Amino acid sequence: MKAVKRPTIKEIARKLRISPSTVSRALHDHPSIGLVTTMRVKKLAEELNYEPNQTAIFFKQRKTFTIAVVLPSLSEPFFSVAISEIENIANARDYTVIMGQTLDDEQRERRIIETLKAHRVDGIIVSMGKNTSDYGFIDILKNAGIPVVFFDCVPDLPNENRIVSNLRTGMLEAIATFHAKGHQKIGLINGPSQLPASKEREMAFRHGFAIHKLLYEEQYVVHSDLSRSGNIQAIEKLLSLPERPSALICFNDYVTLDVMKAVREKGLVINQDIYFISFANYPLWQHMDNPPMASIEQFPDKQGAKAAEVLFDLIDNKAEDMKPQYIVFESSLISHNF
Amino acid sequence: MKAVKRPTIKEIARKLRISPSTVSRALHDHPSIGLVTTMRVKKLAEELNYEPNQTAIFFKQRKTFTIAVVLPSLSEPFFSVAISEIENIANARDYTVIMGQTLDDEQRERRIIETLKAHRVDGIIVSMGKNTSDYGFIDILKNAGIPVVFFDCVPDLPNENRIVSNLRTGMLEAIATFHAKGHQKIGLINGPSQLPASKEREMAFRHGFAIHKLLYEEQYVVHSDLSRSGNIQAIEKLLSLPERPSALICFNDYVTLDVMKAVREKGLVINQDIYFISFANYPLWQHMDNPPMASIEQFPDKQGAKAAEVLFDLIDNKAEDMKPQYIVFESSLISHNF
DNA sequence: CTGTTAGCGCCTTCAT
DNA sequence: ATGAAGGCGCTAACAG
Repeated sequence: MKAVKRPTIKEIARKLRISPSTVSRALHDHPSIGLVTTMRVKKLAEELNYEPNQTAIFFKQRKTFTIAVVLPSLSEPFFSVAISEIENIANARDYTVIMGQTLDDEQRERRIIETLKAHRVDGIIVSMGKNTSDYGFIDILKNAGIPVVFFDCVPDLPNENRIVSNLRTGMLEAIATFHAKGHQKIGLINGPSQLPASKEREMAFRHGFAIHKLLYEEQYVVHSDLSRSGNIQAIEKLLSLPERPSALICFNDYVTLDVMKAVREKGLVINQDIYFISFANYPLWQHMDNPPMASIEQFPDKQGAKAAEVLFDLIDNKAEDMKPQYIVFESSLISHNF
Repeated sequence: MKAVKRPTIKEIARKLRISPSTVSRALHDHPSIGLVTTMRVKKLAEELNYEPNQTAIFFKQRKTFTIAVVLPSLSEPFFSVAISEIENIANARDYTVIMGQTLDDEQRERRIIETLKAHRVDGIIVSMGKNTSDYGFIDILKNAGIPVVFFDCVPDLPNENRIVSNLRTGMLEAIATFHAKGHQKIGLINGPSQLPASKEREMAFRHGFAIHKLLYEEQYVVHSDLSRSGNIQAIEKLLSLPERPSALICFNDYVTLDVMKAVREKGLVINQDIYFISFANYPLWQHMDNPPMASIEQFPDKQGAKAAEVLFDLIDNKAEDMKPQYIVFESSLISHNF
């Protein structure tokens, strides 16, 4: 793996006793270069295995044909599905994709973004960490002229490009479904109360109750820190209520898995004594024997694709001013064969 | 997002009426620059928000501080876990990671690798596509002086750096476990027979039978194309045998999920009438109620980490010749509480 | 049609 | 302790 001599335009020029610019133009099929010259140049280039030095081009063109995706975790299915779509779209345009995972660590997020700025990526897609409170990085990127598109976890700033899913619609569908089946005691196992994602769920949950004129009772909404034991504590709280819920909406699939297991261990039967709907992270229920009644799908693939499209619009239209996009994907209920 | 004026060394030099080289040196704390000058330079640089143009530096240094990871799918849990580790290690060294997904398409794989070469990444980690037969890209990268580390799906070439998991050990453990519990009729639901991954499983499976002096019968080994219906056909073939297997080893977790479901629908009880062990893709069984008896874990996280480490060794030792590394991670059986 | 020149931003001899 | 000059590889404005 030693250093390697790579042919340059100059070399070709020297060997052909013509000027480098002629070579450059010939390689780009510039109309003003004679056919013969062009052919000779291309032939020699081929022979020498010439390849343009992109780093030189990036440097000169002030463009790297690279976008970056920054998000909390690369191994989380929701994100990896989104990433996969983003890579697809970028790949189709011959762009390259850099990944950065923040692990919900604000420092690390900041460092990653600085690095990407230094790398002069042409654009960034960001899903912010749970704890990110300092939005300073946005201005930093603005000043650097790097377009940003947020998705999933986005800042509450109307001037930013944001792609999000609306949990409300799915939540309302879930409650409507439960209500239609006659459930009165519907529980919610939510995430940590300070999380925006939790707040949104709770708001929608209450809204659903209002719509269907269901009696809203505080004690049917419990919080979990999303750890396994937290999830189990949460369900135990609900099961110990004088009248236990007959239907449950869970923060996400992981919670549901833990909770279903705990519920079964109590001797209750899923989809009989107690029904489940949860927000989807895992593309897995289809394989399972006794899955929740339904999932609230957030379409990470579509969100990722859209984020990429918006970003490329920004990159292409760099000159003109595009209005900040705010795109909402309605979540929706996917039934699991019930 | 209009063009942005970014300060350069020249600008600082002009404003300070000193030469660009002095500025450059001052910014690098070069000892030969006077303390005062250095301070003045740094102060102004700070004020102007000066930042070195990495693309210029990449260009000059012939180094991009970027590695690439090329693999079949970004959304596949096995890979996304590996990626996550790779990103971690790269991030710790202030390297950036480019992702390319080949979707098992050889053309696309080739194109991606060409692009990465053009981008002058400092190294590449590759898990080849299922169908890749033309290893020409290896020489292309060699000629470009780009170090490569293969992992998971690697070419059968002793001169390449390869990180793999040895399925054999896990498979043997699985058979030993089943044998110890008295199972005689052990089935294997394998993948497509032309896949190396399938061949390896079958070899190990036979080996296990030999070790334990079990009677090997062809009909207990069936193949699935890994589609859902393929999986179901496979299990049906096994269940219709005169004496159905009491224990099953499956190609991977997806197969197991489908098969377990089908088995339950036949009225058989998992972990009673029939036991399962499968190769792990999903970090999920821990949540489930009635998981397979065990999984054969391949440690994608460790493999990813190791691949990154080897790659960085190559990058750092570019000069000296490192022997090609061939590192095998023994797969091993992880019991699910039985 | 082709060559000359200059410069992108930085670093690095070589001078002074 | 500082400056001047040149070059990395490529492109483009400006000459012919």
